[in-house]
Amino acid sequence: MAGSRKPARAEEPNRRADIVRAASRLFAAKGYAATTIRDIAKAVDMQSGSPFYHFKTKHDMLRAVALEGMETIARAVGAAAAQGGTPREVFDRMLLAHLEQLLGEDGRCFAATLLHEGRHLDPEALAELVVQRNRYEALWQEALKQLKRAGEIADDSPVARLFLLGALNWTVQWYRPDGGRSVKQIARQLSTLLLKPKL
Amino acid sequence: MAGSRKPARAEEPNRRADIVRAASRLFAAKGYAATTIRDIAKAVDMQSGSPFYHFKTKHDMLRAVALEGMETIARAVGAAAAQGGTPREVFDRMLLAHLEQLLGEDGRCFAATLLHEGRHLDPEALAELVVQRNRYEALWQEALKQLKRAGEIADDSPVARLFLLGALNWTVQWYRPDGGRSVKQIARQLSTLLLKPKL
DNA sequence: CCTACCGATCGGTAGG
DNA sequence: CCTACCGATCGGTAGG
Repeated sequence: MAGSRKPARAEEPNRRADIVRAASRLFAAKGYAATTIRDIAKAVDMQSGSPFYHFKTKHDMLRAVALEGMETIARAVGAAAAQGGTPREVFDRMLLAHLEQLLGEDGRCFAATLLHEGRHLDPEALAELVVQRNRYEALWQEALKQLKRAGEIADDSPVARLFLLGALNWTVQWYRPDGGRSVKQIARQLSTLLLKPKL
Repeated sequence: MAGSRKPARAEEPNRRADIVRAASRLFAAKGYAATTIRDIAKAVDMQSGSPFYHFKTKHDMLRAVALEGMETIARAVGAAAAQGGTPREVFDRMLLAHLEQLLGEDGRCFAATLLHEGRHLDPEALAELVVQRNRYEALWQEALKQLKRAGEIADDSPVARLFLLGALNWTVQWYRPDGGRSVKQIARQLSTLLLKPKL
């Protein structure tokens, strides 16, 4: 509508990445099925047929968004886990990393798409994603195991991991950056809720 | 496909309720936007135009599903909260009631639609739902307050409530009735994870 | 509740 | 990457 021509920062326009980013925003806001190719094209100032020069199908755009979302989170939390320290320090760093990717400016639309639109992926793309997700969740299982060994948490079972990830992933539904609560605060509150008092 | 004519148990066919139930299943499985009126009609053995004899628009079907989902959960958990007992007893009963509605045979498709398709509701229907949701969440806030007062939980802030509801609502994503875990077990594990040991 | 239908829109493509 | 377009499908309706 309001002529939103991009600043076009010289060099490598990388229109493919533009499409993926626009798609992530639209998929997150309206859902995959309700987003049209024309929506995406308009968001990057293209004609309606042009996105197909970069992607074979609409489904391929969804796959690109979902995979990028998963990879980004796994990379950030993996790095946090690899830094070492007490089980509690590791866990707190992982919480913060996960929430920063989920709620941060750049990542939130990728994460929301990943978490909500997975059912529109074909079996092959879904399987690919599940492999990565299992690897990712194993990081958390290990972190819980260390916490339990240190006597800092009441339960380190797979169900506990699912509850933890549920509490984290659900933040996408309610967290608003302008709501006065920082991501760091939120991460700390979850730590407080789950771990034994620090004394 | 496979001629699925209903047994038609004599008396009051109540086709409207049939449509709502079929819609809840389809909305939960494929999403609102990807579900067609023809899908719904076929599921209740009607012709494609006939559902509009019962509902003015597809959107009205979504509203009916979402409202019924919200009301059912609120009623079940409200009853659990009203039964009295120690804060811990009340909380455990509420956990079980919420999970039973969310994961039980009848409720799960209503709940999944409620939790995932809210963005397709128009502002008016959404506002109606938010009013009920706020009332519902206040039940949980009060339960947390009582737990905190009794020294059974580390945090009773609004963020703690959101984490709790996130852990609960996320179960829709992973719980499978045939997975060997009962709903009661799951409820108990969340209680263990969040509350101080019973000693 | 069915028959028959409509206008709009959609994902995708041919050819440049 | 645009122009011009296609076949399919969609939500919804008129009339019975």
